[in-house]
Amino acid sequence: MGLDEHITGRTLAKVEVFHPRAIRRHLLGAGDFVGRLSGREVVAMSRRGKYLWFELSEGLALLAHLGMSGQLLIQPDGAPDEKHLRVRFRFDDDGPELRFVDQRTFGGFLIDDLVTVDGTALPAAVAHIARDPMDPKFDAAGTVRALRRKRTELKRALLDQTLVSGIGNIYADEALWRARLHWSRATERLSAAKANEVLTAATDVMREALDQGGTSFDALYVNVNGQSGYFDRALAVYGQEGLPCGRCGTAIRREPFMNRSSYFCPRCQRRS
DNA sequence: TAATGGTCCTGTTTGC
DNA sequence: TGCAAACAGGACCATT
Repeated sequence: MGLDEHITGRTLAKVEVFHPRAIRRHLLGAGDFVGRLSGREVVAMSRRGKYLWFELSEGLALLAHLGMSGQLLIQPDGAPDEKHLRVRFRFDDDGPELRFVDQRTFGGFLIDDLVTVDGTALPAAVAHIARDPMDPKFDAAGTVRALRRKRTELKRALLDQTLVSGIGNIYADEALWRARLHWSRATERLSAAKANEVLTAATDVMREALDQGGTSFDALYVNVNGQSGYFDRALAVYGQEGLPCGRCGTAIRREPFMNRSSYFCPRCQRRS
């Protein structure tokens, strides 16, 4: 059972904020945050890219982003507090509580108005976020065109959440490897066919990760590190520096990229 | 120590 | 020449 089935239809009661950074994007502060949630029913749950939100009554939403280490956990009443417990949500049925646990405090919540963009209701704060490839209304051809209109490095474009959402550093490296493209390839020099190929590869990677429980959307499949078994077993290049490429055997390389890393096969993914 | 990653913010560059 | 949009890169965090 996922988060949706655990939460939808229940009414929030006491909410406790243990770390201010967890609600730093809720500008009205902790008092307003907990006050507006108490007594409200969660009527639906939605997701776009790396954001998820609980739809509340009266056109409001509780918007969440997990950052890089955040977890949403369903825990029985009275279970010991986690070391990095940031927010606790209790419900009026005294059933299991929802907990936000986040070591690095990059994640957090805000209460926001729902607005309608292109026929879809979503929190105003994520109105600029593009549809992700799992979205039934995702426009693959339009995304290929938009990608090729950009004038930047390919990986930067893949990470641009206003172009296509849901792709992060790990999935980008995996998609680039599958499409045999170097991360620094200029977007304006990319054929429509290759642009489509790398986007399709990113979609495949995300879908496979979902199938293997590799996302934080399902609270029950996140381990203590916010990771899943998928990360360790199925990655072709990410974190594999020095190991042989699964296609050609060449040692995987790591290069600095935006204060982090890009992993790639120097033979399969030639810098052009 | 330096590395980790998603987003926000700021400063720079580009294009009309 | 002036302006807006696009782009690049650093800051933010805790932990190992």
